[in-house]
Amino acid sequence: MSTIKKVCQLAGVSTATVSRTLKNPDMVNEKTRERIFKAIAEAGYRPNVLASSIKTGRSNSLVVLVPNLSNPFFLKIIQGIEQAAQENGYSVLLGDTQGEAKRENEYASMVLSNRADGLIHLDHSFPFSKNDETLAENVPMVSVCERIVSNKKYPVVELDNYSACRALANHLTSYGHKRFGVIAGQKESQIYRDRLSGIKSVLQEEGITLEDSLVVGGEYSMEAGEIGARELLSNINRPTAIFCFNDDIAIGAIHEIKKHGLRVPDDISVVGFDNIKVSAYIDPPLTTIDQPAYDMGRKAVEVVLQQIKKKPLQRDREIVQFSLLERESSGQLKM
Amino acid sequence: MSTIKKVCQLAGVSTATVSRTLKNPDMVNEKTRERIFKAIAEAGYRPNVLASSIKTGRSNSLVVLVPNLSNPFFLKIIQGIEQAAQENGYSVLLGDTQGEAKRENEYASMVLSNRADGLIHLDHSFPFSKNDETLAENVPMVSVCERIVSNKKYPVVELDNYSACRALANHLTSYGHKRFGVIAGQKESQIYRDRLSGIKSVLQEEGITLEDSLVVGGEYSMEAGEIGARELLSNINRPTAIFCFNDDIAIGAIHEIKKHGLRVPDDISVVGFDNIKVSAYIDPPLTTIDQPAYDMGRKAVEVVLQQIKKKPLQRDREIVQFSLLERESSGQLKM
DNA sequence: TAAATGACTGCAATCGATTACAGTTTTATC
DNA sequence: GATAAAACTGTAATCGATTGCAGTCATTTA
Repeated sequence: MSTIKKVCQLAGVSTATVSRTLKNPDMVNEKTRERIFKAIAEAGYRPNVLASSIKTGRSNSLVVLVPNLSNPFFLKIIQGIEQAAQENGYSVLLGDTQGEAKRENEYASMVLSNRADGLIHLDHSFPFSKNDETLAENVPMVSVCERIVSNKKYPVVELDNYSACRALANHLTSYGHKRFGVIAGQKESQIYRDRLSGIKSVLQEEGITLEDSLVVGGEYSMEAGEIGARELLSNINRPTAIFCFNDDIAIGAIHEIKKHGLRVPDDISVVGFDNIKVSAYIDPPLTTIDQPAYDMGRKAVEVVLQQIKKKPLQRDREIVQFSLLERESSGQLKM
Repeated sequence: MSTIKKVCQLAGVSTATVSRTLKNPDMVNEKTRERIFKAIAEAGYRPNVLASSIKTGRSNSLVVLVPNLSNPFFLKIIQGIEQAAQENGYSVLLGDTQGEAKRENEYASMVLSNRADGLIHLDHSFPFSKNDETLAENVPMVSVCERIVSNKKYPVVELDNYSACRALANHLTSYGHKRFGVIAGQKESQIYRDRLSGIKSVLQEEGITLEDSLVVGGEYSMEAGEIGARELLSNINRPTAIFCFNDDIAIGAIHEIKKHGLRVPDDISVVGFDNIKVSAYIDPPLTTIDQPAYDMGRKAVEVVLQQIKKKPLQRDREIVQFSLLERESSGQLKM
């Protein structure tokens, strides 16, 4: 692998000039430049990115912490991140944390060891270890979807979960539903609180309260959807409509409901959240909230790059728009 | 951010000793070591990975090139890659190529600029640009699922697509099916040839030939599945069983078939390939070939690390086992 | 007791770039 | 034609580690 020196030899110039032709071409004479480019081609020279990073103090990469790589929704976000990063000359280091603190710590510390310039977190946990807390103070970091739980406020890209759930709930009450079941995700997160209070606020307007026994779940997966549905179906007050906190859960729930010989939506309506691709292809197609995952990823990159470039952030919450997709998994209550 | 020098000051030793306590602890006296660890803690010191990389010539990361991040099958592979990489002290740079040569070139060149030590490619194209071909000669590289088309033979982790398709075809002929349709993926790849010849070989044993007009598709997506199914359904010799080259295609196809008022499998059997998670949850659950995606990812890392460590490879093809999952999307031919 | 060995530690070169500063040549200005 | 300004280019320090080599001191060995 040839280095800058090789090019110097071939072109008969100093390293400075070579470096400049690549970074600040207009600082060097056109003829010299040409000679150098020829030398570069001849040598098959590629600048060693690490060498330049060490000098400039920038690694030009971002770490992305994902709790669960098998969720296609996260994928879509990552796609957005990846694309935006690339456009800005950054590359993406992927960290699959599986929700484990130890792995989060490990990946987060990449920012501390100069392997990455910033961090995008797709979860609500504070990713650094207690030990690193003070070191982490000035780390460029954003979270997507979920707000990071910590003393310091970190910016977040999210949608208005409260309103989105109100929209869903209104949609269902307009079909006459009054007994709701909920299969939620992790209960410690802000999302959980926001969404639940959105649902409750609509019910309240109808004079209904949501019983605790009708809120089940705790994990975002198809299996959790199956289990949750099973639980709800066996409840004395079997709900007529089920809120699932993401589409994976909804897919699991619908599967389970059908297994019990019930029909969706004739016997029970089911709604999801996220709008992953497959949701339009299942039977029945899923009513859900569309989250602009791709754009959220892009926005997250913007925000973290702002921080890296030490530009002040205009706001600490970027709210993106949702839309309610009424498909066929929800319908008129039939009794 | 404090550097090694800060630690030297605090501990009253040279940089060499600090470096050694971290990399070769048994080269330094226990007491000194303790002093240094205390100093490290006090300084909040993190070794600058880039600085060490430049000296050692190793970046300790791998680039992974993915043609389509929204395919959950790839995700599963990436999960395996990520896990294995992490266990070996490597991190994963993610490149979403969208099948575009330009993006492939860009990401592939990360290996040339020392940003990554090796490359894992989830596609069949040769990822380097023509220009870089000679430079790329000694690059540690593996492909997963698909064989890389190039002069040099690169190792591959794949399954026996020919046999897998024979298994599927036998499964279908055992149900009495004789008229097959195929919704394939990209036609330029080895996979395409292997799979098709697997199918044909079984048909041949039954004295049947597969008409060209019954082989459609060209892309791995649900939309392609819909379009492909539409095409096959309108064929004069409507097939009674449809082979889909992955589960996404199958999901799209089933969706389309139902839209035409036909039932799966009573009117038409559909089989997929990959066994992504959702395939067990759709209606009807999909008969498919299980590819051990996670393990394939892990194996790919092994192979590329072998190359990085300049150990000779035992073989240039790592074959993984498949298994036929007979679920409910395929069944007895009813006429 | 002298010599040899082993255990630590430090000096300083090095990895491959970037960049402040200075030096040289060319061009512009009067 | 002399001087100032602009345009290039080179020298050498620097980024933050790693590591070969040499030096010091304590411990064995003969």
